[in-house]
Amino acid sequence: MGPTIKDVAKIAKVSPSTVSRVIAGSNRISKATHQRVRKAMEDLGYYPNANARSLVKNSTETIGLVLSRSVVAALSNPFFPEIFRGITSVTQEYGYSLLLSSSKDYVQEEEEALRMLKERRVDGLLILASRANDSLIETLVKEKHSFVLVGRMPGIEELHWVNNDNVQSAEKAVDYLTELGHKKIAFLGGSPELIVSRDRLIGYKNGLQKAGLDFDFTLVEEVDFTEESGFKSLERLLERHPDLTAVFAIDDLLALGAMKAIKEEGLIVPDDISVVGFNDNPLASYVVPALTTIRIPIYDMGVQAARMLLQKLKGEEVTEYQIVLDSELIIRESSMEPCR
Amino acid sequence: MGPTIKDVAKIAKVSPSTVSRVIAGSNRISKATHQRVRKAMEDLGYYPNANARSLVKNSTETIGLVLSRSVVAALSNPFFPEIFRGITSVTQEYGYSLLLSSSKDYVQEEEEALRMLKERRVDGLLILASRANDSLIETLVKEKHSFVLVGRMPGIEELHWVNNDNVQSAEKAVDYLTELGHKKIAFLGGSPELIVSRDRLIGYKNGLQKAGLDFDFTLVEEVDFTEESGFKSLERLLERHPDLTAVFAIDDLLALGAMKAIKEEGLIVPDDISVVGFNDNPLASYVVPALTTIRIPIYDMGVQAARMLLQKLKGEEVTEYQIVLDSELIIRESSMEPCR
DNA sequence: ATATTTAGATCAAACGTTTGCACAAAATAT
DNA sequence: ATATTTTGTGCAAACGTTTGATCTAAATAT
Repeated sequence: MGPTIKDVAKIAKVSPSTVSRVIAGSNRISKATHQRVRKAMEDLGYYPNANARSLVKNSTETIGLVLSRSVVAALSNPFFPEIFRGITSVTQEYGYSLLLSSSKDYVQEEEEALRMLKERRVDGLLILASRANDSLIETLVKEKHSFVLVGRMPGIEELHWVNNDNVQSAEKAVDYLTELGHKKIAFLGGSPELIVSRDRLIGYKNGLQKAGLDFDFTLVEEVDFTEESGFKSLERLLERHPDLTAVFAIDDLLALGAMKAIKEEGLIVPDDISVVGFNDNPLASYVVPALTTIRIPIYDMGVQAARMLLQKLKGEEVTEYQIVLDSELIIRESSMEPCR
Repeated sequence: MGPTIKDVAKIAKVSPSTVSRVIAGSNRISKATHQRVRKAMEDLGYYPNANARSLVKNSTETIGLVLSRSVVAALSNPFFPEIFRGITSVTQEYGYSLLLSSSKDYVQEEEEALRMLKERRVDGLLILASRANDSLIETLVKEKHSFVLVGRMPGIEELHWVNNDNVQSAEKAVDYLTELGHKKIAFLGGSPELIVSRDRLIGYKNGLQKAGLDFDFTLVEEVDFTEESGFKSLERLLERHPDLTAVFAIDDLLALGAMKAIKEEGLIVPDDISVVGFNDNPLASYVVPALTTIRIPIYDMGVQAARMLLQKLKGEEVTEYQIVLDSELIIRESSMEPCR
């Protein structure tokens, strides 16, 4: 194997402790020995063994990120690469490593998280809180582990998280539609187990209320995040509500499916029906007509979440421990004032 | 901190060695003690400390994946999530962890890789060999580290890698165009430093030769992988070759840019000019006209690469150590026989 | 001159495992 | 009955660090 601290010590004619202190940057080392040791390390191509260090320091300088398979699938585009870029940019800045694991389902997600903490001994966890996985969070809180959520977890105070403003931005989207004059706006959402889904529904309701419109549950469809689902749910909606003039979908793929269904029905987007999506999938700007949607600062969310966690771990003062980042309404071609 | 092996030993009234052997599944342990120990572990909620174990076993059961920032950007869509899914599915199967790091540039990439191996002591490395980063590979070979490439590295034999059939599939695309009757086919490629770029150019040339067409370097543009580049390079090409009837681009974004330029020139895809892309970006099927392209089995590449590495690490027999996976030509609407 | 402080280094224990060797008891062979 | 093998367990060293306690020599104070 590679050279150890003892080898360095021997070459530099000091004790291993001294080498260790040189590495740690202790100030009780004379300039002369400092240089001798550095030189020896250099000559030998010495790298300290992180495992040995972790063992005694009880800290691995590593954070864990557990992803459930479904999250990866759901987030793959464009979330995952972006949030990953954000996270790694700050782990790198702090000299930390990132340990990843992906799990099949929610019980396995919890197992993996605990194994990371207790077996691999990561110092903290970053959690993509897509769903209200109370069990995992409760365990983590009870055992006083350090972690921060990307997303939020209703019901538990005092959690560290960074989230986008789902409620407000959904509201913003609906405001935009009502201000254009739309009165009959459908909502294409996901399972209410998903927090984003819930929050965006709340924003939708707020927007309606603000415009003096009544909430009509027959205008709401709850499906999964596929184009297929969007297509079918819009077929159903048009049957129930032929006089629909706008659709707000909580994901762009859903919106795309909806647009397809609208076209197939012989109607025109945006002339007959306006469509607004969410997440600003790269597809949104390419599709014809280009999709009006909401862009989430996903890279920033990764950065802020990682930074918060590392500040906590380093004992630095965590200035804010619940951050919500603004999203942006991107107006493109799929929406206009109602013509009928 | 959590319970250690000694705590378990005390409860089960055995020595730590015995507990260790129970965990390791040694067959020299009586059924009775085995159960007593298991019970004690259960009761205490014991997790073995991976750091301590790694220290003595000199193996972390972890593999590293280093990504340069530019690779993440280039691969973000749809490569990164897909390959990640592939890799994690097998690391999980083998009970290994995945350590990630992303680096700014190619020199940092090398540093990070070596730090992972020597400091964090990962057992092996997975490398996305987008570019001929000889220096890193040479070091790894010289120091006899275990690693496998996703992609290939020309010039060095005996490397372990899994790659898609860039040459053959590019050839396939060109065959398809020549069989339709195209005689003047432009090539939109990237920097020849990128191996994929080189290989696809070779395939292009092969295809031309097979059809009895001469290679004309004025039909070749070498640019970066952005839509903008595709747009501009096609403007240049159309000026040089107004009689162009087909374009083969080594990335879909390039192809999309090309299509835009063609439209802007008042020409129609595919009637006037056929366009074929590469990589099957999700955009390809949404754009109008839908883009003919080549789909790479990227998930499988992740699986195979990870499996190869883990087999190697586990001392299992590695059946194949250089795998090339077939790609598929997806014919959509952007290509047809030439009309002019 | 001696007593005290300070600087710079070493010693040895500790972190939580694994594992070769030794050993006792039980099982089997002679 | 004793000699040999087998089975199950424990002892203690090792893995490569860090760090509190300790020591020595030099510097400073009395």
